[in-house]
Amino acid sequence: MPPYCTLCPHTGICLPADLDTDELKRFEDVILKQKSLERGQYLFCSGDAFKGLFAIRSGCFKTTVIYDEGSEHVQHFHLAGELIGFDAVYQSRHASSAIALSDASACYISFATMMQLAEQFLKLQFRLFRLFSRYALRTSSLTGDYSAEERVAAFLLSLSARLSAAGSSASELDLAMSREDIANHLRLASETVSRVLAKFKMEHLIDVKGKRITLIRLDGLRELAARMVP
Amino acid sequence: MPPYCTLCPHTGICLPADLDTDELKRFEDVILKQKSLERGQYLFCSGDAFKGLFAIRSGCFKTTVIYDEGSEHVQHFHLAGELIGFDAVYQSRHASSAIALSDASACYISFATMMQLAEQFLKLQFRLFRLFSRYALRTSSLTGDYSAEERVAAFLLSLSARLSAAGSSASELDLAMSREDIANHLRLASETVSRVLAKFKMEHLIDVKGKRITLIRLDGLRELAARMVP
DNA sequence: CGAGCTATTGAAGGAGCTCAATATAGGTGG
DNA sequence: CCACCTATATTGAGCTCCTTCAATAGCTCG
Repeated sequence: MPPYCTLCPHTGICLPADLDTDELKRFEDVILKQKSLERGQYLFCSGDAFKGLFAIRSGCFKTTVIYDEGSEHVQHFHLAGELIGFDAVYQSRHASSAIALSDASACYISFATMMQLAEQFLKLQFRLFRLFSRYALRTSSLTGDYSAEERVAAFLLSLSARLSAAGSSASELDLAMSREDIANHLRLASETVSRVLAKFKMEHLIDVKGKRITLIRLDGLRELAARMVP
Repeated sequence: MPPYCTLCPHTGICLPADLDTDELKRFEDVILKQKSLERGQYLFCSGDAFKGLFAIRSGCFKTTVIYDEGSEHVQHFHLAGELIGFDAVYQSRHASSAIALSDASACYISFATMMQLAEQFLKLQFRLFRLFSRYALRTSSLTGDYSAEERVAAFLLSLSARLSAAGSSASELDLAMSREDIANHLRLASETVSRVLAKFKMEHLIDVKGKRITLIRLDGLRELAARMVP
């Protein structure tokens, strides 16, 4: 059993965040395995039997659902230190597919073992409830009726906050996802995303160089996204 | 301690659904109190400290978030047998307000006590995880890019399925919510909802008499909603 | 039974989409 | 290292579905 968690840079924000050293060692039992993926590979597919959650160790993923032949919806992007699979628990089957947007690695966390451990560690149980809740909150913020500019501003801010939680820069974003994916996720056309980014750049809120986006005036973006992130 | 659950018609679909008789009796400890509300009253307000979830015993609620002065978003409707408050766990504060759309009653479930009980009853813990997951799934289905007709059809079918799970008719819907609320929830104008309902009526998919809606051709509605409810 | 909502229906306008034409980036082989 | 090629991104112009505004009809409850 390798020291999956004790050497991981994301222990502080991941599922075992609240555990002490001894507990953390016991927690490592719940990890079924670690998986390395290349860009474009599937971590799991919609419909797959659910055995456990995945914790992202490095890289970036998107989760998507397929409507009908060819058309999909990008539900979420997932960054290092975040968990994937919350929507699979209800039906014991994955409701979405997870695809690596960059080379990536993830820990496969046995849900059954994790629940048994949560029986002993109340704080682990609570942590998991909180992460479920956070996932619900994040999803909720996508259900409202917002303009394209509000959406894009909120998207950039969310990414910034989450990257900085994982130790990356809060203002220098190297997007792993395409404009297409961003647009799909935000329920916009990719052309609209390009136009909004161009407008933000002209207003000196951000700088855009392809996939590298620099946030210049966070306050301005926050003002734009105020309705979405109260 | 009144027999909150043992006499409740919704025990089979509520949080303690998987518990046996003895366990159910112990479960009743988690109920802080029961609350009766008149139409229009708040069950809780956005920002309130979170102490526990609410289980709806009778009636119908909506949960809303306020953007800015005056404008709100109706996130969900909640029917008898369903739980409210999942989005509050993360921040220990309610992220939305819950308002009774009819005279209603609800059980206040202590989250702390419930967690302790879940330490002993693995199936209670699992049930709660599943309900969290179901909530996330339901929220997800609202994030996609769908036409007005898809939205309204899916809304009617969701309501039908959930009412019938609670023992009501699956085809005779007595809506507790206004067209305004439905429209807001579905991210449409209320006029659009009216128009879509009128169209469905003309196509003999449903019958509409004010708040009473009769589903006539479920298959036709399902076809329309197919992309949203795969 | 009538005052005040709530719902329906009609007509015009707009935010963002689609289609189309470049421009740019990223990977590949010479 | 550069030219090539393909995928991705940007930009422009017309169109569409839904919204907004406005007027009428229908409930609901004093």
